[in-house]
Order: sequence, then structure tokens, then C-alpha cells
Amino acid sequence: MPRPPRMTPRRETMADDKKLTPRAEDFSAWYNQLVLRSELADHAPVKGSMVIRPWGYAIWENMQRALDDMFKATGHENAYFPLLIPMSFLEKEKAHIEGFKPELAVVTHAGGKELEEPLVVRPTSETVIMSMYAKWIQSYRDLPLLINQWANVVRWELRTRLFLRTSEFLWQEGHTVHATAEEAEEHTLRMLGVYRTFMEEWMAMPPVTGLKSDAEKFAGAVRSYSCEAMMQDNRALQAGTTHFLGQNFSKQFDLTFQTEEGKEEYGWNTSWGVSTRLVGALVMTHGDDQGLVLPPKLAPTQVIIVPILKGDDVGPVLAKAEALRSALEERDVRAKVDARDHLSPGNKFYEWERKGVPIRMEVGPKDMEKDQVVLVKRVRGEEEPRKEFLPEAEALATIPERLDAFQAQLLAAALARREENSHRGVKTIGELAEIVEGSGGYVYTGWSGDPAVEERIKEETKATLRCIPQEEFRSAEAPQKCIGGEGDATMEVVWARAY
RNA sequence: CGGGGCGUGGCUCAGUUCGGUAGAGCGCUGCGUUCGGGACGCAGAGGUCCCCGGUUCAAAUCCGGGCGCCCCGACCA
Repeated sequence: MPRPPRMTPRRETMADDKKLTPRAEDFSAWYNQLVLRSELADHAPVKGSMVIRPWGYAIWENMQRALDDMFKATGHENAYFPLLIPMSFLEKEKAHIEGFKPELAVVTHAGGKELEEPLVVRPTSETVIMSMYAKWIQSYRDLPLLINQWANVVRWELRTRLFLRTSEFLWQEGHTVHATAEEAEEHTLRMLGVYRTFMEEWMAMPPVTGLKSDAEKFAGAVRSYSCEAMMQDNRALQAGTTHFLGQNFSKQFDLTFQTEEGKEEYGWNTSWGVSTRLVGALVMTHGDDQGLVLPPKLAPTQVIIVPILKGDDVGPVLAKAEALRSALEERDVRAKVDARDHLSPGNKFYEWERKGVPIRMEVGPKDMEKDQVVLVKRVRGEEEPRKEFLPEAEALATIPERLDAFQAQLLAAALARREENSHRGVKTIGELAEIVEGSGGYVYTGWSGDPAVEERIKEETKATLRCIPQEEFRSAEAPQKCIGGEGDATMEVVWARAY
């Protein structure tokens, strides 16, 4: 038996063991170090795959819970479809297989023998799900069919980054069938709205939503829509997509139903997904040079209580810390006491700041004498005091609203940043290139719809057409001319360099 | 797959030019003093120097071959 190849773990350069590389110096190094040092994730033995560590997974679980509730509230049920899909299934939809072929992992051997037909490790599940739906749906009375699944998928990537692009990732994929095109398209937009709401209200990350160009749409879709979030380096991150699939898959899998009028028709499909990439988006939206910054609604721990243990009798302080924790728990605040006795308070402060906990509460002997506690917010404005000394009762009573305020503060900051880095009314490719190569950000221009212009801009500036924004994001004054220089603009579009 | 760089305690790296007892900082373990922003002292653990072969009295260091990883480019939730 051959020895397995030795796999050297990858490492990141850290000049100072204690500090992260500042964002301004090297954003990408900052990101990598933060993810590792905050214990969100680690590199796994197989290139491009990752381990999501407890702290990162707890964030994902909070995301899952919120999203799952929203899916249920819009009428969906969860189910589970298998990991392995016959190769022939993917090949049925021509654009689909063309799009995914380069990144498929294929199982060719099993049970000690070569398989008659190779099995694909799902890169997405449209095909296998449609094949099953075809069995289950007979009549318009069976529609709409609204199912979601939480699963892992594999897409063999050449260049990988923790959370942002790994060969295997966790996601949810919703797959629905509707009786009419209108209803399916409406549903596609409804789910786009659900994603947007989740990103704004839970992640404090305000995306620009819109329609994908044909060049950028999902392989097999008629139309794709996306949420484009702006990261702190002013690059765009596609954070969620929803697809109107038309009857493309239904036709290949013979998914038909009898209409009210008694005619046979192909079902109209949608699919939509968000992945653990959202954790990376969260990092790059709110993180600072100290580490992660978590919106309270997604923070596994919202308040970390650090007891100041000095002298011989630490019992009363620990008891007080525990009492505070349980008082917070009664107010539905996720609080935790860091009672470790081998670390100094300073060490704990840095650690929890690195992990992004929104509020720290300190309590020591001096506070107990005065019946007070110390509160420290993870991010504060220049005007705000570093530490707040508050009567215990007041601190406890106001923490829920402080968490809400912190959540709102993050959203406002992210929104302000997005707007500051949105450039409207840009008229030439030269101007676009200058912005993209300089500060970056979103560039709004007119477009004729000519794919040659899109291709040219991608070649020359590395910026891609992120989306044709939904109405509320469009400029007050609609652009008249196409950025390509020839022809009138038929729409306004957003360009940016993207992840 | 092209172009660059790198493989040495858990982590970051020095040592390689010019061969001669494997090192530092951080982390880890034990004891003590500490603890309100990364504490200190003492004692300790931890290494087939990526692998295989060659040269040599002697190889982390020189030579040959392999493997792996990182960064930049071509595909992408």
C-alpha cells in the first residue's frame, strides 16, 4: 500500500504573532489571518477544502436558523436529496453541463469495481430534484411545489479561499415548481427579497439586488438575479442568487402536469441558494484590524462576561459573573462567562474582540463594592467612551437595546460605505477603468445590452457586470448612452471587480 | 497548465553563501508571585531540518531526482 502523500498545512505570514496585518496594508492577508486566528475555520488536508470550526459553525447555524424560518414563512418545506447524481442527468440540460463540467468531481469506482456509469458529486441539485419532482407531480393541484434542502456541494475550484471559494461548501438550495411562468418569476423575485432582507436585518449587510446579464447567469437558467454585497476593499461579492429556470429542466426530465383546462404542460421552475460564503461576506463587511465584528443577531455569544479575579477569594466575583449571565439569559441575551484562571483579563479582552463578540462586560471587586459593571462595545464611535461604568441594574436593563443599537450601527456604516463607493453617471470605459483600478467600488453606467461591450470591459478592466439593478437602486437620472461608446443605453448596469 | 517564491519544534522564522553538537520569539506543561488592556520568575516538554538517492570522516547546508505548499495569471456560490 503506497504511503499517502505528505500534506504540509498551508500557513499565512504573520509578522507579529499578536496583531493581524492591517486591512489597508494587505486586505487579503488580513482576511486569511482573521479567519484562522478567530478560529472560524482551518485548512483541511485536501487542497481547497476546509474545516469549519465551532465558532464559525455557530455563526452559520445562526444564519441557517434565521433563513430556515424565513423559508418556512414563505411556504417551503425541507427535504433531502442525495449527494451522488448520475452523470447522464447533468448531461440532459446542455447549458447546465457546459457550465459545470470544468468543476465536477466524479466517482468512477465503487465497491472495488469501475462503475458502469460515473456518478457526479453534486455541484447543485437541479437535475436529481427535477427527476423526482417529475414522479410526484401530476396535476396543477400539486402545484406550487416548494422545497428547500440544506446540503453540501462540491465544485472543483482552481483558486480557493476559506469560506469564499472552497471545493466543498455548505448551502441551501430551494427548488420550486409552478403552474405558470409569471408565478415562477414572481417567486424568484420573492426569494431574492428574502435574501436581501436576511442580509440587511441579520447580517447588517446591504446588497444591491438585480438581474444578471446573460454572460453571468446560472448555467441552465432563463434569468438569474443576485444580491451583490460590497466588501471593505470595495470589491463586490455575489452573496446570494435566485434563478428563474423557465421550463428548461422540466423539459429534460419530463416534468409535466395537467392544467385546469385539462391540457398537459411542462412545469415552471425556480432555484435559489446561499452558502457558507456568507460567513466570509460577514468578515469582509464588518471586520476591523482587531479582528471579527459580529452583528448581535448572528453572534454566538452576544455578551462576554470577564470576571476580574484578584486576591485569594475569587468566589464572590465568579458568583456575581454567573448571576449576571443568568440575568442576561432571562432577557434572551446570549451571554457567557469567561472564568478561565490561567489567562489575564487583557488576554481575554483581545481574544473576544478578535472573535467579534459585540459587548464585553467586566466585573471585579471594585465594581461589586459600587454595585456596578463595566461595559465595552466592540466598535465605538470617536465620541464614545472606551469603557462605560454603569449601575448593574441599568446595564442589565439596557443591554438588549444596546445590542439592537449596535446592530443598527453596523448596518448604517455598511450602507454609508456602499453609497460612498458607488459611482454614478460614469460615461466611458476609461473613466470606469480609472475608478476600478483606483478606489474600486460600484460603477453605474448605461449599457446597450451588447455582450461585446461586456466582454471588452471585462478584458480591459477586470470589472464584471454585477447586475442590472432593481429600480430602487437606479440613478435618479437614467443614463442615455451605452458605456461602450456606440448606441443608446437601454438600461443602467453596475460594474465592479468581484470575488 | 505558464511565471515567481517557499518547505527547519504547535505558530512565525533565523541558520544554507563558506559542511563540523539543531536555534530564537510566541505558544504549550509544572510550581510560585500576579490579574481593571496581550504579566513575571524558575523548571520543563516538544524536531526522521518535506522525501529518496549521491558526494564526504561528517549534510538542514553541496549535487541529482521527486513531492508538497504559497503568490500572480486562465474558470467560479
